[in-house]
Amino acid sequence: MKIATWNVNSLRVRLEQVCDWLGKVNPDFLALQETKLTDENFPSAAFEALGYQTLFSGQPTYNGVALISRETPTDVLTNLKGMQDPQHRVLGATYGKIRILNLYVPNGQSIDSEKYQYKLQWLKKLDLQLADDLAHYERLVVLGDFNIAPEDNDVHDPAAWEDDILVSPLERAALERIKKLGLTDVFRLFDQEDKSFSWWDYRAAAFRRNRGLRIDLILASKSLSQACSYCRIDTEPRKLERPSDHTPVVAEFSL
DNA sequence: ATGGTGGCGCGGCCA
Repeated sequence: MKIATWNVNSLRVRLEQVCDWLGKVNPDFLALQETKLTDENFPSAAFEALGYQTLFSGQPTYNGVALISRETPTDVLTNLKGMQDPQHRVLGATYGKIRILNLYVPNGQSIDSEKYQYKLQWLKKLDLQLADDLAHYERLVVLGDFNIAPEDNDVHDPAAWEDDILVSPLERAALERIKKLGLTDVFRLFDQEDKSFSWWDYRAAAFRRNRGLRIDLILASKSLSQACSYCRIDTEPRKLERPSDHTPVVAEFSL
């Protein structure tokens, strides 16, 4: 089973790139974030033409998440436990024996922003949701744009980023809490190149200079992480004309 | 360089 995550920063703009990528990589599941589309505008036909089914939770202009899959989803979730968030950032579904939770974690803007408090509150709600999910689903994948770089080796210049948004201690503590519930960042199960990142700012030629962060993660429950055969970041889409600022992360599980 | 670029949508917000 091959599963991937990609923050596309507008599915309208990136649709052709996403379809080309699906044709090349052929994942069983693709979790998308920042689709920036209303549900009535979701381009399902393009995915159906490639043999995929679609599930989405969108809104105008901002946010929006989707799951592209070979199988049919059941038990769909669009809000964290105890939340009625007008920002559409969550999409959970069951596919056979696999439970998938696709997340677009709030960015937080800066640590003195109200948006940072929203991010921290959101991550507390996520804690409750994941405790519940882990109790119910043995095979759980939680993936998406976490907007948190877990460790200093996930940051191009840790000194420059110290205490900044995406790396601040409270955010990292929230991610640690989540992992301690029983989820593994499968990228770090394997040897990886130094300075492996999944996001680079559009500004200041950050991609060319590899000034990035690894903030797009695939977390797996114990039985799944033991079955993980690889996890890699595919930097090819970031090299295209008019790319997303994020690039896909892919993991395979031998099931 | 306290800026820079990109998406949405047409001014200003968000990342």
